[in-house]
Amino acid sequence: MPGLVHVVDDDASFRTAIERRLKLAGYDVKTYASAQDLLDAAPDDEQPGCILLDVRIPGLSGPELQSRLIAAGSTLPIIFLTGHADTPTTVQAIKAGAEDFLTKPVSSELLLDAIARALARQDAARSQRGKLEAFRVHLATLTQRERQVFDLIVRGKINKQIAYELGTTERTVKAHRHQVMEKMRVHSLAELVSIAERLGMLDSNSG
Amino acid sequence: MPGLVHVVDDDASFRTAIERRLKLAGYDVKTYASAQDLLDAAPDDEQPGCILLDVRIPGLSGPELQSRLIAAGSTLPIIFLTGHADTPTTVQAIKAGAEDFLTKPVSSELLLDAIARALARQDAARSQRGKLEAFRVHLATLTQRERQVFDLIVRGKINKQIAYELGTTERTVKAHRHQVMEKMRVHSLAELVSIAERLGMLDSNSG
DNA sequence: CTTCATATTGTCCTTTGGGGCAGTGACATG
DNA sequence: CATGTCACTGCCCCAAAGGACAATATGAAG
Repeated sequence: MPGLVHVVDDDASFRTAIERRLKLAGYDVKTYASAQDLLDAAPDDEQPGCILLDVRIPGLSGPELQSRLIAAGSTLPIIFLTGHADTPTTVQAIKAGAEDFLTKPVSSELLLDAIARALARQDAARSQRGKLEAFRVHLATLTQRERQVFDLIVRGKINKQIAYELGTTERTVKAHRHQVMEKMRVHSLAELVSIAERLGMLDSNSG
Repeated sequence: MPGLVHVVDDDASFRTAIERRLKLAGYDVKTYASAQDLLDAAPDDEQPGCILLDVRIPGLSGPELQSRLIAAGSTLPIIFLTGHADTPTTVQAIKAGAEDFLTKPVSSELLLDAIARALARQDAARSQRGKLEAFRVHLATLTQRERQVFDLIVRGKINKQIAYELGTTERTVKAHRHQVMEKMRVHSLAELVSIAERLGMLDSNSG
């Protein structure tokens, strides 16, 4: 599996050494001397890739960069690679979703294994998101009113109740309902509810 | 939040010291000199509690015990507490779902925080399971035929199609459908689909 | 002012879903 | 054999959903 590895480390000689090893293994590589450099570059989330990140770097630390990326919605897998690992940092990084936490010097085998896993995981996550994303796109085309109707439909309300709650008539609800089914590209209530559930819109149910 | 803490450590004096500290904090404590002792005791999964586990113990190691417990379906949260933590072990333990990985000597604050988090997490997981469990119980009361009808209903099939696929009549399907709604204790198709989705019965959809 | 999207509503008709009432047939169990 | 469960089904009726055809009203955009 090919992919782009973003290497963040303040040690220039380490960057070139790693870059050489990774390119030999068939990966594309971009290097950054600091966390801020990577943030500025804003790496593409959708392209196959991962981040190889040193913990101790001037400016933003590795874990701090991880938080920023998560907060920014990035889903690029992160592999930490550091000279000296302390337990709390390791635990925190893995809990926050890092793919792995390796210590220098690292064997090529361990490193390439971790990268392969990271890319595989990103791929799985991406295709997962892709499916939901299609639904989100459709959902975004709904007007306010259609969206309200959508919400009530998937909670099992019948047209009569929906009309009452929205202060309109049953006929109007039917019109919106038709639009919802059309725009969401589904042909049955079951599909609609299934999508809503997967998008996490049905966490607390009523009757 | 009260709870039962299972302490696994081969050092008898450490066990009594920890036991004293935890009891002071209001927890019930059971101690075990080895991983096998805990496996033999088969701690209750549903009761509030967690496991405080040393990595290096004679016989089964901490991580090995963790694997066994996971394989056995246990959901008791595990907190590792060890004298010397190496990075790969730490990473593996957290990835496998350990609540935390602490090093001796541990401050009461860190330890009690970790235990509180573990109990909170277990509580959330348990209530989550509880809801689904109720649905599973209802699902189990369905007859074979009702179950078949259920599967087709939540995939968006209409009675006419269901009747055709099962080689019966629409009226019969209606009868089964009625039984399904009754037994599953729902009042709308939306609820039924929502439940099916949560039980993971709708992973691959057709039209 | 014209055009377009949105929201609204009505009438009329068909298809689906839901259910009452009633009855048949298979099969297991006591 | 008596009882009970499960599956199956017909007739009839009502409620709910879906859609065709038509029309009004409002506000934003060009």
